[in-house]
Amino acid sequence: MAIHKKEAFSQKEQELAEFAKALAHPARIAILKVLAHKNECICGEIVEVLPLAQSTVSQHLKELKNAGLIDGTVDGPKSCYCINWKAFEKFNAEFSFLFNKLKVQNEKACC
Amino acid sequence: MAIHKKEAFSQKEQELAEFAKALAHPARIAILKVLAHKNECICGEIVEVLPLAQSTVSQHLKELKNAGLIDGTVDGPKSCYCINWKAFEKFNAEFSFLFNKLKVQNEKACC
DNA sequence: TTGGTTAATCGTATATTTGCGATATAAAAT
DNA sequence: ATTTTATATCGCAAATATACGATTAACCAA
Repeated sequence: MAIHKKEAFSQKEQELAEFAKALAHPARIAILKVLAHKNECICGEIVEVLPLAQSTVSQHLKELKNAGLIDGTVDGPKSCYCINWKAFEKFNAEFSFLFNKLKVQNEKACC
Repeated sequence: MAIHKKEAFSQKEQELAEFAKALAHPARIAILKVLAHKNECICGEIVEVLPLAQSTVSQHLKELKNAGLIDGTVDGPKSCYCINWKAFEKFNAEFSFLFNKLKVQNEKACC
């Protein structure tokens, strides 16, 4: 008996969950906030702003990148990150499709 | 040195992260999908649909309820759940505020 | 009251996440 | 060439999350 059975769910369900998981930590929300506000891409400035060690921030950045929420390019000895708005749009669309549309017809809840 | 330092982040950041965490599992996405589709509230029907044991589903329901995403009422020996649309609206609004608005001014990314 | 049904909770095993220091890597500056 | 700067990665410890079976609780039906 397997312990984690995420595979048992649909592709879409897993995708949405993955997306949500990437957002499921205040540090990553904070990173995205910084990236969204700074018009130019940020690198180690993030480390200065966050109350975390450099290695920890690097790890969070990696997770965000793996989830596709941000892009990163190496710029000399520095790394430059920015938000992948397309990914956010996709997430938003799927999310809306799942819930917002249904909301209209179901407004009168039962409980 | 504390290991989890979520407290070091802002209230809003923590709230958004909590919200996202509640969605960060395909089983919970699936549960919400079921609740959104069934106009009347569901109880153990969810268990039949999901590939998980009853106790596990119950645990996921509890997490969703704790996060405020669903409401639940006891109806005799059964439990009735439904989506808390207001909570979703709030999440959507905060999420949009953080990212979507900023997107407009930042469309031309750098990386 | 007894028995059956439904769902929550407890206990437990395992997996994953979080965080940090230390180290490695790679380019820039001296 | 050596040193400094900026980041990524490794290895580890601690905290959380996931999943299940067993048990409990609460209600309904005979």
